[in-house]
Amino acid sequence: MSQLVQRAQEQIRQAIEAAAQRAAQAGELPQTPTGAFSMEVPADRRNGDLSSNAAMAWTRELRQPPRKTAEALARHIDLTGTYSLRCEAAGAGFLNFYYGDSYYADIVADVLDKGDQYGRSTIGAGQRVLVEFVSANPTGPMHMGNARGGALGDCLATVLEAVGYEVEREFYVNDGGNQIEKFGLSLDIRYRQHFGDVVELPEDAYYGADITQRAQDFAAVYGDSYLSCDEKERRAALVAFALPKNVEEIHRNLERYRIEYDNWFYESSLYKNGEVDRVIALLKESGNTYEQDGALWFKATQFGCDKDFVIVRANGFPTYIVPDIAYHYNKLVTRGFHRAIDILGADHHGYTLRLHAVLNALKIGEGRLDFVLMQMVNLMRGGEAVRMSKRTGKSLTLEDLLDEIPIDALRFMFNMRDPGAPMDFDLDLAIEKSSQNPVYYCQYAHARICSLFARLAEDGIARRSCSSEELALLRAPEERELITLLAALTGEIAEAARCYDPARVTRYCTELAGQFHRFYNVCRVKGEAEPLMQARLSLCACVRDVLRNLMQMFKIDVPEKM
RNA sequence: GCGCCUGUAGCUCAGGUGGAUAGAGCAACUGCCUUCUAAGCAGUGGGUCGGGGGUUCGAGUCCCUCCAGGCGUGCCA
Repeated sequence: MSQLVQRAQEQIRQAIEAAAQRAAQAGELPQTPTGAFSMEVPADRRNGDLSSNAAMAWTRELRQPPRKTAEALARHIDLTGTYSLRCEAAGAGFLNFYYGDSYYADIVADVLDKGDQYGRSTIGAGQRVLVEFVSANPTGPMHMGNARGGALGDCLATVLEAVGYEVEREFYVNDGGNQIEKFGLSLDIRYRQHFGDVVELPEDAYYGADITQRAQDFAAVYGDSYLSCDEKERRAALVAFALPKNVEEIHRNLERYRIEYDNWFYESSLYKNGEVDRVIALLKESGNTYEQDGALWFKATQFGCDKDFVIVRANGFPTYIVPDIAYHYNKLVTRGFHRAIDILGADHHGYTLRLHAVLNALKIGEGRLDFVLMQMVNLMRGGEAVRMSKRTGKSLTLEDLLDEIPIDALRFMFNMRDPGAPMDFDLDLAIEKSSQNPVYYCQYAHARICSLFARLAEDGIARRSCSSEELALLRAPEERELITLLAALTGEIAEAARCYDPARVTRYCTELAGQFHRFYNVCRVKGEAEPLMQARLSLCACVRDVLRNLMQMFKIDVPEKM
């Protein structure tokens, strides 16, 4: 929470502790309680602006009914020097506090004063964090899972930046291992078929039209000159030709999606710089491996896994997890990030256990590697699940989605649910330009405020800074609710960062927009007496700035007119 | 079999570290524009919080158990 909000709560907490001491001295409590208690903003505003459960938390310690304790505390409390004017015992034993006008006035002044820095904090200062996300397989086009992962990873990185972490965004290009072999093989077959060779794709090869296209493009450039080559050489040439094109396409699509990476990290670099061999050596040295059936096994059962697993196959090639171990070694040791965060599909959860086990065995990255597992996306159209593209009949790609749905809607709506929850994505809703669409709902609130300012400017009226006394005129329930919501922003962003859930921020936007619409409907600005009009203009400016900042953070357009 | 995730209104979902009468939006119905954008607001109806136990001043939230759905459990990635 913001320093102001925190200070306000701290003052009252101390007043409660002092009251407990006095009540004990006066014999109204059996002893001075020492247990922990909490302060919270009640859901129902009739229960005050701030509430404490102290009396209830002390029930056991004091061995008396909480209501009795609360009444004693309320009698002895001294609120001098706090924002609260009044305290009462309520319900089962709550202590409810009611703020004076100055609290609300100070919040508004604080928001305006901090400007686009409002809501940010320094929790993560000095900590370098690497967020790796999407990392789509470069053997083909991106799919739906990459769409959610992209919006999630990019916005999570932004949220972490907002609480002070030094963040880098990274895309890991899997340009090594078995899948590249398969990629080369598939291209090779298509290339040969192009020139009339009667060869069939094996069962587990890539069948996509994109592969055929790449093979034909290759043929257009090099003709049949590679037919006579050694198979290995031909496949290497095909991969060298097609892979950069795929990566470029991925790059281009993500750019359209407004995602900018700091690094494109290639798996192949880990073989070149020796880190793959290095982690195998380290694992052997650690004494946690053994040989069996010609393969090298890792003693995973000693690190909490169900069974041991192979890290180097009998054919001498490492399994997929080895470059990944080297990659995380590179993140946490070589590059020295304090923390690494990987965004993965939930189907990788078994993998996360195995990777953690290995890193623990190597004694690196303990507690420094976190996974965000996201559940599946179900695309819905007309109330029914869609998996295929309407246009091509093939499975839906990220590019199809970018063609059909506004980027604003994609980025916003993929960040409306907790990553761990499966999600229905309503395509009809995403393209709808109406109040039902949460993106428009938020943008509309912003546009309304901008328009209000524009209208007043026509009459020669501009916002000026207000005195505390003027801001204290904001006393309508709708104004108070709005200010309370503004006061909660810093805490909300911090919470989003703590639990890796940017959806908290988009939901906050929706809530703020809704609260503004309610305010706007009840409280007029234009035509009110000058001091009140100015105070309300200040409040409107707060809401406008906060909405704009949050949407811009998530790279969503914030139009001034709609 | 074992592990992880999910189960809250007809639908899509909120409900930090346990707190007061479980909340929004959509859909349905009823109102509100001669004054700042009606892409908005207000109101009405709608619930065995998957079931059952337990912990305590107090459980949608924590523990146990069962049910239903998704995913994982390769010398695939």
